[in-house]
Amino acid sequence: MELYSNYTQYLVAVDCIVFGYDIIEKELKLLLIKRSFEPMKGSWSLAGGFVEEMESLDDAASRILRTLTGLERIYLKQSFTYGEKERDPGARVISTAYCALIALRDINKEPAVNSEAHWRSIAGLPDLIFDHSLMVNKALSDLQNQIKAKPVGFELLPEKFTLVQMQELYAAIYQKQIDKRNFRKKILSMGILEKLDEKERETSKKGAYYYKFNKERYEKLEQNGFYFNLDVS
Amino acid sequence: MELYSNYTQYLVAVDCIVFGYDIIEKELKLLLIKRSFEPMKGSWSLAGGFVEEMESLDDAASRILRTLTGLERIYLKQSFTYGEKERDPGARVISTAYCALIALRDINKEPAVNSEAHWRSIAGLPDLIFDHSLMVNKALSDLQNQIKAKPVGFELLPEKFTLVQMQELYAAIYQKQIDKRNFRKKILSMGILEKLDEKERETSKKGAYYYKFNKERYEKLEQNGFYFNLDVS
DNA sequence: ATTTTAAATGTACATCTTACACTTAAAAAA
DNA sequence: TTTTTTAAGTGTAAGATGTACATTTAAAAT
Repeated sequence: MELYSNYTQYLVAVDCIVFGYDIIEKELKLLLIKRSFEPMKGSWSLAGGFVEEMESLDDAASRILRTLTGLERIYLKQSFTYGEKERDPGARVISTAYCALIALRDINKEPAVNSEAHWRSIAGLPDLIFDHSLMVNKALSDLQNQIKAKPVGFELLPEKFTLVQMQELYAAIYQKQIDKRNFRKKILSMGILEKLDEKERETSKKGAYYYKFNKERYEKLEQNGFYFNLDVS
Repeated sequence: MELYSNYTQYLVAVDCIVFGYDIIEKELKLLLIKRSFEPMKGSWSLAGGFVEEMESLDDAASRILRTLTGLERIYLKQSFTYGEKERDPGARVISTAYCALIALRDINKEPAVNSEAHWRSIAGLPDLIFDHSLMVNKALSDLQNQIKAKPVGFELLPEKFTLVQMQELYAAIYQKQIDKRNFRKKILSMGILEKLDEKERETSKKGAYYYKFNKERYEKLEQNGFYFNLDVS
C-alpha cells in the first residue's frame, strides 16, 4: 500500500469467548483450548486466530468458531479489543474478543469439534494465557448485564423449554437463586412466550409445560418502545 | 518477529469520538477534523491516527486527544473496533473507536487546539468519511445508555453546577424534555450531590444554588450495592 | 388408596414512577 | 416604594412495579 506508508503494521487476532449452557448440569461453561504452538504451548487459551486478508473481524470470529465447534449462525458479538504492547510475548498482536453463546445439547450432537477443545465450568477456571482471563471476566460481566436487557438467554435454551429450565439458566448466569413466582410473573407478563400443549416429562411426574420464544412478537413490541427487562431479585 | 510468521499484518488506528457539552448553548457537540491527507483529503473526519510501536491502544487514543485538544486526564473509553475489509480505501486499516467527554467551557480556555478541528452540533452533522458516521451513532447511543447508569454526566459539567444545568445536560443528550421536579427528586434522593452556599446569578434574578458531585460518597454507596440510575421520564 | 415429587399459582405491602401548578426570591422598572 | 418580571424551587396523589412468602395440583410409583 502506498498510502499511510510510514506506519507500522501489526498482527490482528480475534479470540472467542464461547459460553455454553449445560441444561442438564444447569451450569455455564467456557470453551477452552490446549494451545498447540509456541509461545505457551500446552497452556489453556481461548479459541483464537489471526485475521486473514479476505475477511472482516466478524468473519474471522465466525470462521474460528465454526472451525472449532462446527456451529454456524450463532449469536456472536464483539466484546472488546485488547492492545497492550506486551500482551502477547510472541509478537505485537492486537486482539479483538468476541463472545458467543451456545446451548451445549446442540454442540454434543456435532461431530467436528476440535479434539483439543474442552468445556470447563466457569466456577473454577484454570489460569489462561496472556490476558485471556481478563477477556473472560469482562465478557461474563457484560453477559450478565446484557441478559437482563435483551432476550439473549433464548440462544442458550432449546427451542422448546420449560419455565423451570429458563429460570435455571438465569440462576446459572447470575450465580444466585431466583424466586420462582416472581420470575414467572415477570417473564410471562412480557407476552413474548408461547405456551405449548406439550409437556416435558423427564424431570417430574406432573410434567412441565413447554414454552417457546415468540421472536416476531418481541420485535413488534420492541419497535413500540417495549423494553425487555429481566432483572432478578 | 519469528513467531506467527505466516500471517498478514495490518495498520491499526484509533478514532476519537469527542463529545463536548456546551453549557451556554445547551447542546451536545462533536469534534470534527478537516482531513489533511489522502484519501478523502478535505472531507470531515473524526480525530484519528495510527497506533505507534511504543504505545497501547489506550495510550494512542490519549495521545491523539491530547494532540488535538491539549486536554489530558479526560474520561476516555474504548467504544468498538471496526474491521471491515474495505472500510478505508487507502489500505486495510483496523480501527478502534474511543469516546471522550469534554465540557466545552474547559476547552475554550485551552490554546493548543488544532486549527482544523471544529465543534459541530450533533443535530445536523455533515457526512463523515469511511464508517465514521457509524462510529458516532454507536457511540452516542452507548453514551445515552451509559449516562443513565453511571455518573459520567459530571464529566461534562463544571465542578460547581446548578440543578437546572444538570437537567439541561441530560435533556441535550437524550434530545428530549425532562420534568423538573421529578429530575430533582431523583438526583437529590441519591445523596451524591452537595449543596453549596453559593448561588449562580447570571441566568436569574433569584439565583440558583450550586451543587457539586461528591465522588467519595458515590464510590462508598456503589460498594454497598447502590446503583446510579437516572432514567428519565 | 396413599405416598412422593416437582409444577403451578396469588396476595399484601412497600417502593418507585409519573403527571401536574403554584409560590418564592430578587432585580428591574415604573 | 410599589409593581412587574423572570427563573428557581417545591409536594402530592394515583398508578405501576417489585418483593417476600406457602399451599395446592397433577401424575406416577408404591
